[in-house]
Amino acid sequence: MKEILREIGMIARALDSISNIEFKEYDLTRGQYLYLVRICESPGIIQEKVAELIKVDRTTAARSIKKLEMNGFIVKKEDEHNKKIKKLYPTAKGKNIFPFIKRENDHSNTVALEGLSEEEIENLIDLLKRVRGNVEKNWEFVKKGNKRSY
Amino acid sequence: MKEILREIGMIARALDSISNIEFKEYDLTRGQYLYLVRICESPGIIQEKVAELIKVDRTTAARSIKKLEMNGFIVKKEDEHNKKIKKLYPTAKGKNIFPFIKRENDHSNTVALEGLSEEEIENLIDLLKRVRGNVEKNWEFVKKGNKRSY
DNA sequence: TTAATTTTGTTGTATTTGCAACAAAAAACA
DNA sequence: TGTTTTTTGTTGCAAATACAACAAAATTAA
Repeated sequence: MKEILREIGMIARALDSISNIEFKEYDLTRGQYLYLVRICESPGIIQEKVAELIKVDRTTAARSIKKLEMNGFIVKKEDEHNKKIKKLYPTAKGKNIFPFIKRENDHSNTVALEGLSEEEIENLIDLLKRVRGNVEKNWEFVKKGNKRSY
Repeated sequence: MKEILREIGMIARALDSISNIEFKEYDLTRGQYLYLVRICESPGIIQEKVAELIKVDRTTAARSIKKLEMNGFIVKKEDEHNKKIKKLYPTAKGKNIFPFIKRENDHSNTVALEGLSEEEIENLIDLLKRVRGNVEKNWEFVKKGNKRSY
């Protein structure tokens, strides 16, 4: 059995750890960059959706986003037609650090892909997207309380 | 810029989340399966090494492993020639659940790789190993307090 | 339309995580 | 040899994470 998930876990933890250390400089605490990036990319998104994208528990996302708001990186806005949801938008402060986050992420990407040809990179991203598609279905299934049988 | 690390982060969090939910059945709390697997695979390994393999903070590993010990999954043994290190070994209880962890991980692997050909799987694991090699150098560098320049 | 279900958001609580700081043994150095 | 540096392990503390449980709005079903 090829240990795909082990490799992926190692890579993910290492990169996340590096990012968290590097973003302290911008007063972003652990994990916050993930949320801010998504909100900058999709202004008006709601937190439930952010949690789904990142694959993190709803309540974790709620608290991280609350903190981003308290620290002035984003704002929550009521919706005209839907009293339940709160749309999320980056503030000027949030928008300002977005490029720094991108730059860091791009650097990590570049380092990670060192020694791979263009073709191999294309290939890798394609394979990973397919794997992610497979995995996210299972995640939603299990998160909703269903039991996988195997 | 191809967002490799984003895909990897999503996959890793989703799979880890699934595993944590599924292993509660065996009285393993969050993250513990990672450590137990490594100790079962390399009896006599020290916790510093385990942290390095998993790519997790030393102190986090220390506490997870302490808990594994308290709950009777592993034991720490003194070394003959080196008073500083403590070698880690699975107990009978630890060895007993190891196959269940393997089975779950194998299932997640299988699900993750659904729709990929044998060749694509070979290719993916090869690419991931190279990426992991790149990333782990950076991780150790940053973890030691060094600053990446970019 | 009313009733049942799903979606979205929140808070209480327990646990995990990781940084900082410390200590002691071992290894490297001079 | 003695001194410095590295390795390994620990604890205090602050923060993140996630499960459970709840509430209210929106959607679906009857």
